[in-house]
Amino acid sequence: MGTAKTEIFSDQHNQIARFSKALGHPARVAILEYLFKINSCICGDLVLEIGLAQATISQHLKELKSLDLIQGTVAGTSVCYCIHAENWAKMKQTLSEFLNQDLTPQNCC
Amino acid sequence: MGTAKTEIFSDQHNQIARFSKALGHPARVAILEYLFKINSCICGDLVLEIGLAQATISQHLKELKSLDLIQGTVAGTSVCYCIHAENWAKMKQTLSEFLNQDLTPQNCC
DNA sequence: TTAATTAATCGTAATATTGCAATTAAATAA
DNA sequence: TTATTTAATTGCAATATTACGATTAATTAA
Repeated sequence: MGTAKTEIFSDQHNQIARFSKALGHPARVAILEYLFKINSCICGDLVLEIGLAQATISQHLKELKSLDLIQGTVAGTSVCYCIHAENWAKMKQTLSEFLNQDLTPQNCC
Repeated sequence: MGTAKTEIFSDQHNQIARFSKALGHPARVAILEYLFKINSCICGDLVLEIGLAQATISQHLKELKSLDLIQGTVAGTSVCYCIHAENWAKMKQTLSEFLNQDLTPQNCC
């Protein structure tokens, strides 16, 4: 095991989980927040800003890229990263719908 | 390793990551959604509804409880679970702030 | 060309997660 | 009391995640 049984869940539930998992590490949260603040930066800036090894930052960037939450553009020997606005909006929509479900006023049994 | 270096991140970033991580498995998403739909149910109902072993469901419930996203009330030999509305609202607030950051219109370098 | 810079990838160690069978604990029913 | 029911816990195996040093690949500068 160690592997989630994704096949027994709906696409929607798997998608919510995938997005959430991507936000489930403080380094990735910090990377995303920095990109929001600074608009775009190169990988090395993130290494300095966050304080993890270059290999580790690169790995987190890869995960964020695999969900298309960020995009990277080669610029000389550097790679410039920024938020992928359109896909961020899609994630926001997906997660907001889940978070904003309304609760029937009465409580537990 | 295998352990996140939480000490180098802000409380806010760690908190966003903690909440997101809790939503980062489809079983937990499904449990929460079911509780929203049905308002409250016992553990055994979730085992039938989700289709994972009782021990596994119990473990996921424990994780959700550890963040106070749900509460469990003993009712005879059963335990009745429901969403903890107040803490759910707090999570919603924390995650929404992060998700709703606005992006400066220009794009990547 | 050769050196320097930058980031991705590889390899590896430590730890965490997922899942389940079996057991235990706690309450109710007979 | 002795079943029975229900859910938590334990123990374990398989896999995933996190982190980093070392290496590699690719580009630019000298």
